[in-house]
Amino acid sequence: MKTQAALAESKPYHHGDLRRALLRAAVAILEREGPSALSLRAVAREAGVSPAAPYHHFKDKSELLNAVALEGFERLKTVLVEAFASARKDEMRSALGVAYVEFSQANPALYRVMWDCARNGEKLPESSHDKHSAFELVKDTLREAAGGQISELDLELTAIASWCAAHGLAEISTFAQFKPLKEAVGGDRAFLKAVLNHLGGVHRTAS
Amino acid sequence: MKTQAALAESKPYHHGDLRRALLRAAVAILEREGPSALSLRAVAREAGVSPAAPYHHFKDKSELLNAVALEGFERLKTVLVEAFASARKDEMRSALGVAYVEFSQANPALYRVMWDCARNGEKLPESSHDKHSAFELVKDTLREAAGGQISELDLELTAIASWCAAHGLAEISTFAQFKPLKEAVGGDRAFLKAVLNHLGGVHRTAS
DNA sequence: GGCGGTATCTAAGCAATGTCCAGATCGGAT
DNA sequence: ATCCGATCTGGACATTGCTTAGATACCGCC
Repeated sequence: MKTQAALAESKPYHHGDLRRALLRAAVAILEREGPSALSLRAVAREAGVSPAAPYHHFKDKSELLNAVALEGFERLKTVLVEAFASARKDEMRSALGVAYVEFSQANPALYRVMWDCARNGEKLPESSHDKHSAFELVKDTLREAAGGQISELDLELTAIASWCAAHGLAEISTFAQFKPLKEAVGGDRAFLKAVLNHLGGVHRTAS
Repeated sequence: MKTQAALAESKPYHHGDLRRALLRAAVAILEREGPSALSLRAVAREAGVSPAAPYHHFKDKSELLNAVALEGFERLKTVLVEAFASARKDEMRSALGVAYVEFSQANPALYRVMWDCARNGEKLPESSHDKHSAFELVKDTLREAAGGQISELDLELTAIASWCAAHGLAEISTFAQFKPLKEAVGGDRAFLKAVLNHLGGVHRTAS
């Protein structure tokens, strides 16, 4: 019964809880060296095991990446829930959008892995599929904003549109060519809000 | 002076015009086998040269990809110009958006390479930067739609917002989870238009 | 027309990667 | 105590990006 001691010390017999250690290592590499450095062997190295060890916990490299992406989606959901809790009701949509984009800017490498997995699998990891997903959160927000005066279809479409805008902004706002514009408009967050306010077309003026 | 004959025949002395052949080969592989199969060596193989040959025309693998991406952006611009020329004025914005997304769906692998390059380089390939870019086309469209009643700042912001929406939709609309919704709404194109029409928020109703 | 220079291409090789396999090691159920 | 199955290692293989040394064939120049 030396499991506890082994976990706390240096070299457990069989390692105790690799899988989780691998995920932690992967995220660490991602944040430290970017997505291109995220090789299976590097993850194993970081976790202090042989290059073949991960294959007992993940079928594939892509399965490891999927697990990392899942973790990312959960973090994103946490961020959105916080934004949801602390924003004024009348600017909830903008607040969620800004929170989404700022998450992607704070974790660029992770966001990239998340999205790559989402594309490759043709569907998002489970967390974005269930009843407590961030997507449902957005729908609830929009439903409330409309005061019930909206069909489920329009709700779904509006939520998708919001997601499109947020994701597009997350990727486009990193382009260097918009740096002068950002400054002219008063900083990063002001830029995000401004773009989000122009989604409707040419009519809407700044709030 | 056997250049012409050599170009038409099987094995030119030095190959005639590699670089272009490499680009063609890259696009071919991309469309046939997807982005993960696009290795430098595979491109060289497809073009019938040694694995080291491409290095006399491209400094890097990434430089090859950049050239491919540039070609993609040019094709995209062509598509947008066509849509611009053949759409009704009052639904120009939606038409451009649909054309954008349909291009990305018709060339998924190419679109992915284009966007990867755009992200890695922090700025888009040149073609999207000059005065004849697709981005300027969108701005012109929006300027016309507003009848001159819009500031340059609002114009720029609206163009960016449109781009965000189009890109987001391009990536999100491929998710399998929206398939039932697509059918419920009347097919792919109807789905695209519907989402684009909901960009403004919960107010707008379908046209 | 011959000559050297230069751009282009090949051959061979290096380190790194994803993946598999044979065996070693260890925990836990019987 | 013993065996089983899960976990980990060491070694190997094919493939990849990239480099270097040397071959090949076009070019301008005399």
